[in-house]
Amino acid sequence: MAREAGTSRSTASRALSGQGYVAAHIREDVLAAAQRIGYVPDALARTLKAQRSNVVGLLVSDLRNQFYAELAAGVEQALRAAGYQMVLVDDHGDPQQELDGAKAFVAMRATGVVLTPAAAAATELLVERGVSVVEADRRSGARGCDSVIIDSEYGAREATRHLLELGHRRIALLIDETKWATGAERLRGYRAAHRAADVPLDRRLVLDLEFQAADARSRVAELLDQHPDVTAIFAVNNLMAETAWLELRRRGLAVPRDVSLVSFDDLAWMRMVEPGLTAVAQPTYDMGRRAAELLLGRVAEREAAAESKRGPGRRRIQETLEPTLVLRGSTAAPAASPTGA
Amino acid sequence: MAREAGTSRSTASRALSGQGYVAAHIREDVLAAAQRIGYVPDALARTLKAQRSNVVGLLVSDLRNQFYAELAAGVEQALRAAGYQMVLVDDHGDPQQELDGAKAFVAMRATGVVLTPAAAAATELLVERGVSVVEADRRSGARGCDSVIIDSEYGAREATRHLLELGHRRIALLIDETKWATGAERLRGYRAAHRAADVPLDRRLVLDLEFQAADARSRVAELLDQHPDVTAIFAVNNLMAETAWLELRRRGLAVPRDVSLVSFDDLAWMRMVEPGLTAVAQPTYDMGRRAAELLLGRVAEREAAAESKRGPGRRRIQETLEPTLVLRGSTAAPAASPTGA
DNA sequence: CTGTTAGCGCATTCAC
DNA sequence: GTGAATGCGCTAACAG
Repeated sequence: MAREAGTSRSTASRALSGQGYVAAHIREDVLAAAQRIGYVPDALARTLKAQRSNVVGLLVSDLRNQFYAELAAGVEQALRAAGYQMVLVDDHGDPQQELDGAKAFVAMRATGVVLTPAAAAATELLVERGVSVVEADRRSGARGCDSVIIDSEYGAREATRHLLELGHRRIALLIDETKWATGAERLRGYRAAHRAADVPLDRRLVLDLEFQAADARSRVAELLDQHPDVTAIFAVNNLMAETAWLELRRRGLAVPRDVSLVSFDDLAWMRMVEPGLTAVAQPTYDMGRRAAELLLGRVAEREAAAESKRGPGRRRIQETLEPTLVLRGSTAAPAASPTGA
Repeated sequence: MAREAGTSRSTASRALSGQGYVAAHIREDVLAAAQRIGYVPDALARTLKAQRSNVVGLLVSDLRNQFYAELAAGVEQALRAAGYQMVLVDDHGDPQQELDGAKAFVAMRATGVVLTPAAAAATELLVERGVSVVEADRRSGARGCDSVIIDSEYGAREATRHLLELGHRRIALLIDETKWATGAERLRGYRAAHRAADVPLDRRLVLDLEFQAADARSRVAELLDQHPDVTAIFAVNNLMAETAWLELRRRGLAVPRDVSLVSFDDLAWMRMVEPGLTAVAQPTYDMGRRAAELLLGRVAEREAAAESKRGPGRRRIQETLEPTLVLRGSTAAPAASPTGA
């Protein structure tokens, strides 16, 4: 390539990068030559030299779930706007695969990683290796990383409060991971709303699917069989809402007449069905964008510090985005005489 | 790291890679040292040296559209299983952004690229630079690449035939790009079915949205206003189906009593609504997987050729996957006396 | 079996 | 202003 331009490699490098002195006409020549032979600088070699890549990793739990796809789209958008590339790994919510993904990211010297943690190990590994990390949607509890999440407790509380205010007293909760993070917060919100309304909790109405989504449908059926006095269901994510919706329909139960239904996470289909689903809408795309922005900010900061200024490295940033309860037709006051009582 | 193990770099390298001779006890030491300091080999440097990376690019049109998310998930799955990383770029269907994405891929020396082409330029650029390319869902017409697509004409023909057999004669087609590839094929299928059934075509019933999805809703409304004798709608992708569904409901038209509706592309919501949507189901995830597999096969082949064998480079592979018409409640015979006639 | 040497493509000194 | 030399982390070839 330098040969094509009839100059030395250094000069060519300077001409292309715009760094350092180079005669105007020489630059022309070089640019023309580059154009001619379709020269594209090797980002790898540049990274090796500069010790800083422009790739950022994204680790999500399930790309086929619209929620994560939306998140990924937001991250990609912000990243690409800033000239970064996104390497995407789908760990299927498996801590082991998550860890493998994290290792792959350090192997490829990713500048930073955005992830929806399934465990703390991945974040810890990354942070220890000096990779900037931003957790999204969940917080693993690992130290040294920023995070941006949705206020799950608030969202769950609002959804539950809405049902309680309508007069529901037997509200089933469909949830999938109560030990931790998002799941725990939503459970807390559900409880807090009950407490605030002075309505007693019934543990048997809380269906914790843990990690087995496989038999979700039958577990829901079982719960409805055992507790025919349930007048409302709060599904803690879009998958659960889907399961609940299908099961209610299979049983021929009318929504909201027989049972009211609320979803946490508002997808397009929820306004397509009749009645539309009342749902807690999350700014998912924005959460992705914000996570990427935080990451980029951190990277810039770190570079400035390395450059010279001895930046003290600000405290971790923990952002919380507010969800919104969207009222649609799937929630109404319970029938005067409950189905089962 | 070599220092930590008390040996030379080459020896360490051999121990870790398993290539070449290394005394057993020395290998132990090296492995232990690597473990201790948490050494992770630099994939970049390795790539630079080996002149072959293990990253593959994926270029899609809209990650927020479930169709592409599904495709991406399939690609990712196959890639990761083979030890490759996926770099994802969302070009929003814009040829310019697509080209930029392609350039980024050659800059990072991606081994191959899977893409859903918006134009031929990106594929051409890639192929010319020696990057293996597999096109998915669409064929740009560029040479030198493999492809895997869904049989759009067949799917469209089946969907249309289904409507014709039910007795519909005025079938509106909602389509978004008839000049090219997938859109053109679906239009052809729609026509072929009419021809086979000896039903005359009415061009005015073909609503070509081109690229402006923005006013899709109003355009559909307009069409329904002008042609009240339409008894069925065939929406050529999931977005169109969504638009049609919402517009029909807004007008208070009953599906399928007043108007039947068929979608090309079957999403989860289509079986959640009442009545369920009859749809042409595509093996989208599998298409993604298959595309990645073809790509990997091509890469392996090329390496074998470079290695020694002078492989002649097989002819391009063009796979076609069959879609399936899924019958649900949204299609039925037209009412005896059409709404408008 | 192990250490030394060299070079992948780039950017950055440093002489000229 | 420009070119020659150096090194980023790795591995393949060679010599010991």
